[in-house]
Amino acid sequence: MDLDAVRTFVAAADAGQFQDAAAALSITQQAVSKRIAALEKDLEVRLFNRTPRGAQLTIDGQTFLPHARELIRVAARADASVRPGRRALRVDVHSRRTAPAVVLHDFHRAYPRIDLDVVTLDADVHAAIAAVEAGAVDASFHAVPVRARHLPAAIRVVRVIDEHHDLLVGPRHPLANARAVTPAQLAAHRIWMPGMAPGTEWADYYDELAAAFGLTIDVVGPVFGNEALLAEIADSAHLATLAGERTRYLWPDSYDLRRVPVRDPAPIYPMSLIWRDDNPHPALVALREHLDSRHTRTRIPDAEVWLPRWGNTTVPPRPPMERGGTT
Amino acid sequence: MDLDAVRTFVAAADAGQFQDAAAALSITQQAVSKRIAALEKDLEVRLFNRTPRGAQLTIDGQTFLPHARELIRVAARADASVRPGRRALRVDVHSRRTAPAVVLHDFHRAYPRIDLDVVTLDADVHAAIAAVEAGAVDASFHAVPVRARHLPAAIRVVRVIDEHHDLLVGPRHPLANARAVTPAQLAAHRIWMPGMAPGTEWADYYDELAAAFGLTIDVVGPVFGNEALLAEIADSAHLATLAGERTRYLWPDSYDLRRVPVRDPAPIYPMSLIWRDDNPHPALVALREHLDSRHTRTRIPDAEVWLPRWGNTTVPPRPPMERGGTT
DNA sequence: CGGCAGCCACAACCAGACGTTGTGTGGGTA
DNA sequence: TACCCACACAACGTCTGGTTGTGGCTGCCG
Repeated sequence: MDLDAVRTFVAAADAGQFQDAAAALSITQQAVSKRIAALEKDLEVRLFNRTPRGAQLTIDGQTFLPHARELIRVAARADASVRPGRRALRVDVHSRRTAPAVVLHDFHRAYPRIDLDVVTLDADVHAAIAAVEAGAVDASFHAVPVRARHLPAAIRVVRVIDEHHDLLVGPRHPLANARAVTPAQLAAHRIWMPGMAPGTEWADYYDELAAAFGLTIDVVGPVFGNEALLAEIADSAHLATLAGERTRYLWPDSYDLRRVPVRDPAPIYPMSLIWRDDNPHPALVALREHLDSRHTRTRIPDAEVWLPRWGNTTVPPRPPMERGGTT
Repeated sequence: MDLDAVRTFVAAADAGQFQDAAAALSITQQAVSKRIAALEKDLEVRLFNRTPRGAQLTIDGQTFLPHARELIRVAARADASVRPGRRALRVDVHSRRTAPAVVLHDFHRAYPRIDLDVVTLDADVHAAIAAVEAGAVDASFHAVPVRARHLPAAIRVVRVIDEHHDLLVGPRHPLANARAVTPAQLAAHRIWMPGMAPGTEWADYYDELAAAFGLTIDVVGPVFGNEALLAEIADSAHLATLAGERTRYLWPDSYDLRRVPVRDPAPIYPMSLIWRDDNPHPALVALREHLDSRHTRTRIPDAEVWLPRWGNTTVPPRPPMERGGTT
């Protein structure tokens, strides 16, 4: 199936005759005739009833028409996703299941007209910053444990999401029915977070959290996927894991897992939006305004939150977006 | 953009190198190289980083990949929609807003794996039967005011949907807060159904209904679309219209329209499924079973319903599906 | 350190696809 | 009956897109 033939088919269906479709496509009537004949031969079906007064769609043609339109629509989107200069807003998230992805989904619902491409570079902060600087992505959500003066000049970094944590436990766990839990309380329990590779930002964060409150965070064990992890936790009276408040999982209700907020202090994983100051993409402005208008920053007073050491050094808390917030 | 090039791109992305992709596509490595080079030139973007050990996707390539997959998926669906022998189940409905379309939507949700094409032939019963007989569509929903013995031999007709009626009124209408309304009560009110062209099955039905209960059904007036009709009714203290119970409209909540069931007797618009007995399409069986399992037939006792004259002559009520129901 | 293996790009060549011009056919119309 | 209109068929030239053959680059290993 040839996309040009499909486009020609749509043009002919809209025009009601090959002649006009040919004019619209700036080709000859004979070329239209051949293209559609080729498409019909390819699909092994007749799409038009030719008459001396034009061409009417057959029933098969009527059926094919919406699919054909969809096809060229998708092709246009695919094209727009990468073509330089007019491509969709491309935002890098560290994982498709964590808060930035959820926030972007929210953004997409709020602005369905804006073409958005969410990519996962699988890169650390520095590589992400380099990608933004190179223009490969328009923006990236990341924890940025780097002082602003060490960043490239064109790069802007603003803390936009404060992710709280919930304890995820099964119904038999002693904390299953707690309204909230303090980090100090967690010291008595084993927390299991398999697949937290050492050296990553996440591992650093949980190492620091564990050290600060004397927690036992277990990162060993093979990774069988979230499904297996959740099933295991649901069954266990001892195992628990930490999850970002906005984290989405494949979450079969049958597991009956409980989310218990961690508070007093509330450990926060602060994430920033990274972008180039001179990126002219109009949707980038919309995204920043959206982040500003949603309450993605914590409402808990500073005295009642816990941040990693770098959490306070990156950018000033709640910076005015206009000034870019690079301190 | 060439679909073959897109397919090649996906194959190369999956394989991680052009060589293997070429083998998978039964072409030479050079052809793969050329196709992807052509695609890159077309999109004006580099999709792969070529290395002596293979080819890795660039960020643009990563972004393009899901769009590419979607594109070939849509192309496959478009192909499957018409290709003889393996095409999607094609069902004709008289209108996309009436009960059969709603029921089909329900069917699609119940069996998302089944490819379904809903078409609107804009044909009367006889043309629809001819289309089914010719195999142009697999099935058609229609009111069938024809005795079965006058139908072609291969055609099966089973009454599957009994559509009740609601009165649609604005908040100022005297019947706005009624729990139900009888046809006799409606005689005192003006009912407006613009766009009911004379000679159609619907017009015949409402003519007969009007005659049976002495109603005033007004079919004159220009048709400005449902939107305008609903707005007009919402504003009026006198106007009302009849709508099938399962009818969907563009229905802005702000209109505050009320649906009042018509009962005692309940006028029913009976619709049948028409199909060819020898149609081997497996999804057709699923559709018939689905219709059988849902309560699309009325639960109101026969004594409390009103049917048009032809309503009882078409097929026996609640025929066992196994025997086809052509009486 | 040099040869080798693996992978991709470039060049030359050829077949076939595709568009053009020119012409034929059929049905409705003046 | 002659004409008009719309599409199909035929012939021809161009150019796309495939193949084979070859070269360059890089990493590995003897």
